[in-house]
Order: sequence, then structure tokens, then C-alpha cells
Amino acid sequence: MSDLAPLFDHLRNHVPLTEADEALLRERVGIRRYRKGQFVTQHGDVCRHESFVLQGCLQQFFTDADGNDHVVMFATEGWWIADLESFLNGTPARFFRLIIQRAYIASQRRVVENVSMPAKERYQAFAERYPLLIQRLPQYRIASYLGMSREFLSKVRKQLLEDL
Amino acid sequence: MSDLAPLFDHLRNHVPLTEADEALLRERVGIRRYRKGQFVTQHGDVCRHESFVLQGCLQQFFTDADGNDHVVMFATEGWWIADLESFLNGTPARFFRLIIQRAYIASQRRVVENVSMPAKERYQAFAERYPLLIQRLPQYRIASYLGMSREFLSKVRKQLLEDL
DNA sequence: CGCGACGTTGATTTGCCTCAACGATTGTGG
DNA sequence: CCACAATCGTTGAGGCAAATCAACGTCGCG
Repeated sequence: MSDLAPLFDHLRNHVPLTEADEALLRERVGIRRYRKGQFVTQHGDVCRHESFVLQGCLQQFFTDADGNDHVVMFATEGWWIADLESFLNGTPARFFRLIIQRAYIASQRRVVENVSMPAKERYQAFAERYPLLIQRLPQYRIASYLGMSREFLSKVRKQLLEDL
Repeated sequence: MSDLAPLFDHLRNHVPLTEADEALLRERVGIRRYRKGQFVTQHGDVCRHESFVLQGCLQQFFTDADGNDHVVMFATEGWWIADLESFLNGTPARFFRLIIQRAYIASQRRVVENVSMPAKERYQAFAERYPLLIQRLPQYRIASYLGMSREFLSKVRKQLLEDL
């Protein structure tokens, strides 16, 4: 038994896992440690891994033409953060279909929320869906994820307090 | 050979397809015809199908609390339009992993574009990526997909013409 | 202590929406 | 075959949500 136990528990919650499957996965999986602020992939690199977070919190982000960062997704313990291109090839497909499927559904929901809800409601919905992330993440990253400026998020939060 | 040929051609482009696979799929697949404006799923229903478009053009949309429609995705010939919940269960997973994977990547790109690009650039990017859709779809649907009002899209287009 | 990271606040600006009115085109029933 | 409605696109006026910019407060930490 290794530190990978949470990963295999997670997988078994989704799909039946034979011994052979597990052995195959162990060959392909390794544990990496990062310190705060460190990049999982270096600037400009192509990501060659699928990451399952055992401990801590990752964010996937991109930098636009103006140099502004935009958070694409967060991942804390028990979550996947995905490049989706390389690692999947050659592994038994059924491990990841459900995971990708859920990620896809979540992504579509986010598209929908971004175009149909004002900033205040987006923040409220995020806070309800991910109460742990609200406590854990700095506000400017949440603002980035929600597609608004940190200043405006600050004003939204103030207004929500006044609503009480 | 049936009218389903384009579907099987499409699948064979992605994954090897045994006779048994094909037989299994034929059991589960049927052809449906719709007329213009008709709904694939009726209002309030849960969609129980994955649709592969043989001919024509579908849109997936939702109606928000204010009664406004928002286009989530389009699908023309050779595209899938997905509920992703029901049909997949019980079918060999590998048929659809790549398809979902690509849809997920496209959805993430869209999230990113929506928060990082102004309306004009979103339209330009859409026009470059889907030149056929630009010709084929009415502008108010494109506007809905891009998350802007039809009026504003009209102004964006005018400005793009003036840019020449 | 002093510096950097983070949050807040106010002033100003702007991207986009809403509303309303008006073409242009197509379809349709008398 | 024409009148009429319906659908779609355009244009302009006005308004609002959210961005930007700038300044300041606060906290943790080397």
C-alpha cells in the first residue's frame, strides 16, 4: 500500500478495477510534490500528464494576449486536473470516460452560467457549490475563475453582506 | 447498408469497430427525422439519446430564469449532440471517450474565450473556426451562442466591414 | 521593521444591453 | 397576385454592469 491509496479508492468508486488494471496503472502513475507557487508544467511546455491531487490545491490557468491570467479550473484533494491529450492514449478507456464526462458537463454548465448570470449570482452559485474552495482560495483567484475583476468581486461581496 | 453509413464511417475514423460492436450499435441506434423548428426533446423532458446528425442542423439551448434562450452548442452533419447521461451507460466506452474528450476541450476553450475576449474577437474567432456555420446559421443564433445580443452582433459585424 | 501579497474603496470609463423603431425578405392566405 | 404577417437584420438612444485606474489599508513574513 502506498500513498496512492486515495487514487485507487477514487477509481474504484467509479469503475470496477481488476488486479491487472491496478498493476497497469501503477506502472504509469507516479507521485510528484510541488511547493507553493510552483508550476506543474513549465511555461510553454506541453503537459504530458493527468494529475490526481492527493494533497493541496492546483489551478489550471492561461495567460491572454494582454498578459492577464485566467483560471480555467481548480483542483483540490480527490480531483483530477487534466491535459487529456497524452496520458489517456493507451490506458484502458473506461477509467476516464466518466470523469471526463462529468468534467464536460461541469464545463458546459459554466459556459451557461457565464453568459446568463450576472457576477453576483455567479459568485453565489460558486459559493454554494464549492464552500470549501471559498474558504481556501484567495479572492483574486476566484474572481479570475468567475470571469470578473478582483475589485468587482470585492464589491459584490460587500453587497452580499449588506443584503443580510 | 442503411442510411446510417455516415455514422459508422465516422466511428471507424476514431476507433476500430468489430462486427460485434457494429451489431450492438445497430440494436441501439435508430434514425429520427425532424422538421424545422421541431424539438428533439420536448420541454421539460430528460433527453435519453445521443444524437449523430446525418443531415441538417441542431442546436442545444437552455432557457434562463428571465425566459431568454442561450445556445449551448450547434451540431451539423457528422457532429454529435449530447445529453451524455443515459445512452452511454452499457455501451462499450471506447466509442465515445475521444468524442467526449474533444467536446470537453472545446468547451474549455469556449469558457476561456468568453471571459478573455471582447465580443468582436469572439465573433472573429468563431467565424474562423466555423466558416460553414457562419454561412448557414441566422445571426441571432450565433449571437446567442457567443453570449451577446443580436443587436450588438449586428454592430460588431458592421464595424468589421468598416475595418477593411 | 519594511516589503510584498492581498483586499478594499472611490472615480471614471466603457462594453454591451435594452428598448423602440424601422427595413428587408420570405411565406401565406384570401 | 396582392396584402399581410412573420421572421430576421439594422440603427439609434439611453442606461447599467463591470472594467480600469489609482490610492490606501492590512496582514504575514523574511
